[in-house]
Amino acid sequence: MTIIEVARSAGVSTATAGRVLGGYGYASSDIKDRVRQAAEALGYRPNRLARSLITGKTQTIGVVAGDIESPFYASVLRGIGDVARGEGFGVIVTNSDEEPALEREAVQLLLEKQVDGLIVAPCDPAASKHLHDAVAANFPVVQIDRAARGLAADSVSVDNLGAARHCIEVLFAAGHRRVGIIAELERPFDDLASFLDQAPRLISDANTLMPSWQRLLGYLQAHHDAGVEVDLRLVRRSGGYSAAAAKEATLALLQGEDRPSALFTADGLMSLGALDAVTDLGLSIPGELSLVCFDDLDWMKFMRPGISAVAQPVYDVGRAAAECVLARINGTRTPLRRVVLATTLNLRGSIAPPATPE
Amino acid sequence: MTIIEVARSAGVSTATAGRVLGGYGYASSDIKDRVRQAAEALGYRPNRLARSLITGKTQTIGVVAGDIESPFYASVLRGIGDVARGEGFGVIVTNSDEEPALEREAVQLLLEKQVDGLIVAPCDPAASKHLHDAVAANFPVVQIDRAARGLAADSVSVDNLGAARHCIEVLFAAGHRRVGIIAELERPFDDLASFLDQAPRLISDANTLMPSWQRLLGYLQAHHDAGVEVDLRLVRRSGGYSAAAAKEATLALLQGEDRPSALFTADGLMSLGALDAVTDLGLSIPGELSLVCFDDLDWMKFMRPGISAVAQPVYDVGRAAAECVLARINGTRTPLRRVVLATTLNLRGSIAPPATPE
DNA sequence: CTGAAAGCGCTTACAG
DNA sequence: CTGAAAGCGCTTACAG
Repeated sequence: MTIIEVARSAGVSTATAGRVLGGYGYASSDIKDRVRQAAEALGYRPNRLARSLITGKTQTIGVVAGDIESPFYASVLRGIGDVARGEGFGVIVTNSDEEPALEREAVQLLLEKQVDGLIVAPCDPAASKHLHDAVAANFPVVQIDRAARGLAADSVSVDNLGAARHCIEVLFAAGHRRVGIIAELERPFDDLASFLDQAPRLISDANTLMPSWQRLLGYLQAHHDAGVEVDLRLVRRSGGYSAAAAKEATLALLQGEDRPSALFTADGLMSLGALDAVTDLGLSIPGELSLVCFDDLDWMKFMRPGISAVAQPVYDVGRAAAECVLARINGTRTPLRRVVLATTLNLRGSIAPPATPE
Repeated sequence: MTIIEVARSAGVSTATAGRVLGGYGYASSDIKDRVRQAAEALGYRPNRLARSLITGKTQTIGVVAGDIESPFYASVLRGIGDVARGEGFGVIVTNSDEEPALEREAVQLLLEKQVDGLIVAPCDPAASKHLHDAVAANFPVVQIDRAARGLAADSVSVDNLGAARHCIEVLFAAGHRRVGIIAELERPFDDLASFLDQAPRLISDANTLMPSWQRLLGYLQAHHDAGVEVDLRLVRRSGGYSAAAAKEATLALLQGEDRPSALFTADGLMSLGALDAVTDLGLSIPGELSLVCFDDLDWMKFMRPGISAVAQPVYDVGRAAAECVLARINGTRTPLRRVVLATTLNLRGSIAPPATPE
């Protein structure tokens, strides 16, 4: 069923049929009716491929997520989908699994499919030639969650640094001074001590770090602002995005001597592991240990009440990113935008002062 | 950068350049090298739209999920994405929000974009003309989670009925006889009593019911098999997919007289609401109330240990659906397949016998 | 307002 | 093995 049959059946030229069905150009209302009826009768369905080949626009957004299965990306995708649907756009989704090679392949596929714009969570902020190429070709790219270094593309992210700093400030305000942190902190810094040295320089460009490092920066900044010295033994990395690894890290921290009076877990999965460890050790919360579990999503609602801190961005990351990329696609926007979504911190439950005042 | 420039630069015809770059047809290795070098030098990237227009294949799967943000669909999408990537396919994702109108629009969009096949969770199993049309046109359609009535299309779903029945059997085995059930049970049956009357007939075609009704059927069947009469007052519907509604339903059930000795919650969100209610009432588990929380995903891992039943399908729903649709696309498969994935039940924690033997 | 013609970037018979 | 020509299903100038 092509436009040719419709045109023939309606007794008009294909150009005219196209104008009616495609909604461009003029046509008398008489002809409009005839064409529409013919299309209806024949069960005509436009082939967007053909149109796209001509117009150079597919009305499609390509997304490279880290892992759609994770609550964060699922939520982001939801927002992107909503905005896209409103604009008649489709969304092609791919996973990078945080593998640079897979990310490159995904971007390649999406570009070959002629998407109009790209929303991507760069998995290696340091080496993203494919993204630089796209941006250099003036192709609409919007980054989420973190940004590639030196990439002149919009980015949308949560205020990880600010939210984490706020969490620590809350613990300081309750009188805690020895606050442990459990965070992923996998790549790219091997050595924590050297990261601490670089920290002051990194703050200005924090969003080119993976989120867990941004959150560590917030932890450091809170210490700095409060004049509390950072004890490196309190900073524990799981080294991977896994609850089991977080549990090990937490056990090691809490079983060591000089146990902290409070603990900050830098995301949902870390929190699960840490909670498991705390339960195993039989520590009471907040009596023996104050706990602030952080996440940028409210998936902590699945957990025991009374111990979570949820940083809610004032605006949906997915929606913001989709609006950003659509603006670029429509050529509405020129200045580069780094959108760091302000966050409000929802604290549930109470923070007790340390058992032994510090 | 089109194939024309590459051909010119390599000094061959576009047909030959196409054969080399597209990987079809013959070419001498000398020419292959020249063309590839030219393509590389010019930064040529194939336009899949043009190819698809000719071949009639886009190497794209269209997905209509209920809500990508929910853990179930997020997981399904992950599986689909993995299989698709392996085959060089892209995935276009849409949400129906369980609205028939949105589902129709989504299917329309996907067909216009010329996807090669469709994976869809039909939101109205009774009225799916658009799906019947697609199937009648011999278009590859695979259903997930539930199936549209009378639709001659493959379907992949979890064994909801069997898993729920098993949960109830476990409670019966521990000595319980009065087992409450909290389930969504929103549409399409208004009257529980009349559903019970129809139940025997519905069992043979259970997968055309929304999952919560299938789970209720399992509950009923367990009672029937054990010779325990069903007390309708123990069957509570939240009437919507919301933890708050489930909490209300649970409170009403547990505060009434003749409280059940055990409770079965038919999915994760229902479980959250029910647990809230149980906590509010200060009931001890399993001392005063035995609880079996069911879900087809392990998101119960976020909850307190000791009370969950997770039915794990032996195979990933998303992967199975994607493999199914790819088989159809490739014309590999003729007989209709209703894949009901067998499930193994992971019970965590213990079920106590009823306080007062029944 | 309508139509004949060209063309988007490829692939596909068909010759040679 | 290679090329000239036609064509996928539309849209876009350009005439009229």
